[in-house]
Amino acid sequence: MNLKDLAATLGLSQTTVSRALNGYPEVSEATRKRVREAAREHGYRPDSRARSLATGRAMAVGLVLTTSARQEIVNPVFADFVASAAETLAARGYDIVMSLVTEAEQTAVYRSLLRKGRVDGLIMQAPLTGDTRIGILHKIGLPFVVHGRVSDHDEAYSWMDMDNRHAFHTATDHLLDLGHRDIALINGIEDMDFAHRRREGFIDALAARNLRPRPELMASAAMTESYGHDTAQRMLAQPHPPTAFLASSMLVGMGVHRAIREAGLQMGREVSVVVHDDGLSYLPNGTPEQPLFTATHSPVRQAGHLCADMLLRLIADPSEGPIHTKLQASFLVGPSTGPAPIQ
Amino acid sequence: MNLKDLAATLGLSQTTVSRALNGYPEVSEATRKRVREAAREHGYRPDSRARSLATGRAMAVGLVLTTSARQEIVNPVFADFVASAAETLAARGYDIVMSLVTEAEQTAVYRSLLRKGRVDGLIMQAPLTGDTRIGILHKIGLPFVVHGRVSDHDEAYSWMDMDNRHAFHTATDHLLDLGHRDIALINGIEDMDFAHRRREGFIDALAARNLRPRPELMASAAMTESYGHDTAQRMLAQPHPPTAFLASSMLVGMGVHRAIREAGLQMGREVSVVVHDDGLSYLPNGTPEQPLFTATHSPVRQAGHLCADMLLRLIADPSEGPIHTKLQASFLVGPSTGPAPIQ
DNA sequence: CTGAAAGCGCTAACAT
DNA sequence: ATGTTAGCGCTTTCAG
Repeated sequence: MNLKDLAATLGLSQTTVSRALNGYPEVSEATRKRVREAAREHGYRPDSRARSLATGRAMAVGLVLTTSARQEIVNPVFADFVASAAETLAARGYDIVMSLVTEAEQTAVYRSLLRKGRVDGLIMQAPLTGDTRIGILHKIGLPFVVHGRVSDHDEAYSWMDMDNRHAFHTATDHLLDLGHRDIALINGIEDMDFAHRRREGFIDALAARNLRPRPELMASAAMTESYGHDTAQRMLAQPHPPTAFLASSMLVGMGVHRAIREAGLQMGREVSVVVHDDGLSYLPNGTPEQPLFTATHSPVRQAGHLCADMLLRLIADPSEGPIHTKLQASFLVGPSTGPAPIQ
Repeated sequence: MNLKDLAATLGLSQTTVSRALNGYPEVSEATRKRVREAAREHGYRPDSRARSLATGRAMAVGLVLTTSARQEIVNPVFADFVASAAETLAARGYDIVMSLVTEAEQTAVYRSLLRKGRVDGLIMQAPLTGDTRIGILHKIGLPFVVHGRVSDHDEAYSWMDMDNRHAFHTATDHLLDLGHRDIALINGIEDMDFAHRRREGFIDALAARNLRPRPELMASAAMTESYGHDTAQRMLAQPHPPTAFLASSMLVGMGVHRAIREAGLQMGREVSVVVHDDGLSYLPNGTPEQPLFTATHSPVRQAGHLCADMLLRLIADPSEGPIHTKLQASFLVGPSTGPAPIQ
């Protein structure tokens, strides 16, 4: 049952039926009611393609993920982000069109997979440092919001980001305040812009106290539990081991914990750990076995909602120009002590 | 630049240009080449809506998630599933349209959010026992594949599922073979069909040896680390504690581990644990600290690919009728021993 | 091998 | 308040 049929059934024109259904004011209430009932009765649903073609609005936003961001998509944080973005978008009648593409196809795909008309705007995920996608997106001309930022990108663009630099600066400061001087950074892949910024925050905090990072205490790789474990284990076996760790995700943090336990060290006494994940920094130190998985509030959810909101604003009025949101990470201070006395 | 403009530029008709670009044989190679070059040069991209309207194919499949499945969407397994499904679909030129809807809107939304024409088929996720969505999907008439199954549903429908019952039967058998008799099941929410089946596998395995499950050793809730921990802790504090646990996810398993460590019990000697997640069962017993996160092969990835493949087959030929795939879970046997001798 | 014309289902000016 | 008409951009008969 399409509009034409429905109109015929009712003895009305397509126009009137369309107007009645879409809430236009110039339709008599009697007619509107009649039309609505008939529509419901016949289970009429407008064809989204036809409507989209006629209106120019797709009522969908795109989410493009590159295969190299694979690692990102399986990140629980990603799922949370998408879920909350989808929630906000769904409330406004928008769908999410997700495409997964290989690195090589990128340029082509940004134009063709998000073929003209399929979406009204885009959310770009997991930017790398010096990411070229922003230039492409600009050329496409669709409104877009970047979840994250791209260091060293000149053009203005809209973004929504955690303040990763500040989070790691604060976390490092905290450890420094506790008296730690040999702090290890177990970071994600530093091609990812967020990891890059985290590292900067770490180094800045050290520099502010005239300290230099020890290169052998900085690692960068995909954030798995075993990476956290192996790296921490190796660092702890060094002649001059770290007294504190900064772990760049929950999984990494768990690995670090494991290495510390295996080394027979006492968490929170001999070694401190700050874990940062999901926009949340915390110190599971004093209570080494405290659950790592029960954060009651999740900044990344907020991030998803915000990102979607921003995009909708941009779609409604592209002239609003580049807009930014910087989300402050939370820092949950747990019980903790300084480093073990020098032996 | 649309088809009309492109045709005008070339001094050809829209028809010829369309045919040239879509690989129809009746176009001369010379013309085709000329057209292709012009298309590339002008960055021509067909409008997906217009094409879809004309061909009837949307080149997209839908993925509907209800808000109550919230818990599911943040499950890392979900992200993995979607990623691999998207990969398969993208290779065939299909996008994924994701909609997140509230429980209440369900019926309406299945018809209207997936408005006619937006997608060619659907993947239904996270079915509950007695889920009513299948009936709705049938009425919509679009091809669909259920990831999971719905117990007690009469109509035939296409599905792709892990053999959860068998997995838990096997796992329970394994523990029984080791001599355990007091086995605890720390399950997910048993409204979810997969959890329901897991429980059945557990009970069946016990029944096969004339054993009854002890109700106080069976729990069902959202699969978090703290749930695993608190539940295991409570069970271990009972006068007649379990000697083995069956944990229904990695996170739950970690919680159980923590409770066991805290109770001062020796993993793999005094207490055994089988963890099942992501279609993989394993015994991290003998080496209590072995990484839980480094499974090298992930059945859920395969599930995503398979599910997408099935749907594409169904879209290509709906008459292929309901098709099913039952994916066997893997069982990784680690070092383990029987229960501690009765004191 | 190429083109003219119809139509996919809807909305939006432009009448009336 | 309702109808007429003209597209939106593409594919696809049907002619030539």
